[in-house]
Amino acid sequence: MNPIEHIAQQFAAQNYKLTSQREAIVQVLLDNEKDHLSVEEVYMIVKLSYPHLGLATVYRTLELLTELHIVEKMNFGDGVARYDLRGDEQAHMHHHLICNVCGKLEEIKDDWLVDLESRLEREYGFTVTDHRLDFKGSYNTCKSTGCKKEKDCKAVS
Amino acid sequence: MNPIEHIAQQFAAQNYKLTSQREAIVQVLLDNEKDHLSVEEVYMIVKLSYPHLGLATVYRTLELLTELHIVEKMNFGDGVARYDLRGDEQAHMHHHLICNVCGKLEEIKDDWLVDLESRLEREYGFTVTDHRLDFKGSYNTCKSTGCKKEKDCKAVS
DNA sequence: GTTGATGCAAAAAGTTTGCATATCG
DNA sequence: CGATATGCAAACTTTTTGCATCAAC
Repeated sequence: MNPIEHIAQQFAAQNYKLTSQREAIVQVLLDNEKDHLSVEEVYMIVKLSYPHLGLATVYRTLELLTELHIVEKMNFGDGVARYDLRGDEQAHMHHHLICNVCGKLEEIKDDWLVDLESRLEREYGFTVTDHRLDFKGSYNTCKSTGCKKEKDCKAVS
Repeated sequence: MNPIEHIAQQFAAQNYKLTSQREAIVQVLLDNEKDHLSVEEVYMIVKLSYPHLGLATVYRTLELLTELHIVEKMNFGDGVARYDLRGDEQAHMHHHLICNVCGKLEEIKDDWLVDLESRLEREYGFTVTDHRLDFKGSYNTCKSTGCKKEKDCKAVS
């Protein structure tokens, strides 16, 4: 089953209508899976293929997708909400590397926190349902080349 | 040297004036060190002792304190920026536990990430300067007592 | 005394909401 | 057909900014 069909099923299961607008928005997210798009960015992109679509619909759809746990709403401190598609069981495999030099935001698809979470359970009586782990710093390649922008960056993609 | 003197020194070192407004704002942060106050909350509290102070000054002061790395600006997804005093060398000893049941936000003063950071250095060529680690979940005591608000919560303080 | 900080109000930016119309199931 | 989603515009919230006045060094 392809991703859009899978999401369509999740909509249907909760009695939400899969309108053409919602489908177009989900498609934008799938096409830009590696980015963390803001509402405004999703709006700009989806308008290319669906010029009539309104901004409020983007807000409402992204809110709905968040409720359904299809996307995750995040805030990286730039004043806008950003959305990240959650792969199927990847909720917990999802850390970020943010480069101070080039601005690149890399995702790490791995779960490095299982040990810490059992420690929380043991020592704090706290059961983890979700987590967030971001690292800020710099790629050594960025420091040596002095790249200023992501597109010049030689760091691993 | 007490905290406020230490901060005064950091201001002086960077040629920033320590006005009475700024001092009042810093004092509020010190008095509420365990909370993560929003701008509006700081404003309400500081107005009690300094009624004439303007909201823009709170915004400007907190921005300045962030630049000086005296506080850390964070966003927990409730739509407002929140500020957390950084103890001296505690930048890295600073994780959060957020309870889904009672809403409590606990700080963990410990650094659980040293191993992961050396792994990033090795495997990704990435040098970490800062990080953020939040866990969402629930205290087992909250689940069993069914407390709804922080003040009813029996979880460890 | 100079330079930078404050207060106020206005504006900007991001997000939410009300309502008439249109669409999916 | 009925319930729900959309588009538009207005409202709301949070944050930023311009400018005259004031205060710290």
